Amino acid sequence: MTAQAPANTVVVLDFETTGLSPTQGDRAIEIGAVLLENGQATARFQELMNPGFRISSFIEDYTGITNAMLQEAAPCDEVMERFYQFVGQHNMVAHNASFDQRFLEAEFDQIGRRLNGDFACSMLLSRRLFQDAPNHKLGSLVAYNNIDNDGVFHRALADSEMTAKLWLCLLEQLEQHYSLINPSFALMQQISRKSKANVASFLHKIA
DNA sequence: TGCCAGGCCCTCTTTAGGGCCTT
Repeated sequence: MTAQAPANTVVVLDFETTGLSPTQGDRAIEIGAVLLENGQATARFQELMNPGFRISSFIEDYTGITNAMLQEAAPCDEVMERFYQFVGQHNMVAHNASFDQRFLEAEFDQIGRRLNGDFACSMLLSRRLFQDAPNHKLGSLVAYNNIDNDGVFHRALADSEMTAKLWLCLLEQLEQHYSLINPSFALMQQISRKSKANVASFLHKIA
């Protein structure tokens, strides 16, 4: 999908992983995703995946995903091939997208696949559009925007659901405060690259 | 032995340092 595609049609995704860096040998252990089409959640994806080695007790505690659960899960390659089919040509959104993009590219490399769409980051957008939020962690932004949630954090589908709702809040903020209706994905990327000080004047100019 | 990410962004900046985010 091109960057000129509407921002309200995207795949919002989240990884749980064995650590912070695929270049240090970390692997994905769960992926969750929500397909938004015209601002509506029309499909969901969630699978655990077996990285082929035991995960640390820290990650077990952090995610609630145990080594016993992963022993019964399909290997990463199988899950990522199914996810490749799910994501198709869509653009993607994640919270702190550079993290999820690194893992997605690393896992796709393992199966000889490449990204088809572009990434946008709900954290960078939130830093520009929710400047009064206490901080820009996903959980804090969910509370700041009174987003419905079931209290589950650090699981892939739950976090991708909340990120999808946060993404819709960002679109609503643009509509309510700057009369920007149905912006393109490319414009969202452009806003995320503006400085905090300049973003308001930029948005007023193009509104 | 000890350490181990990477990108963004602010400021006491740009010949740098450190906090924020993600697991």
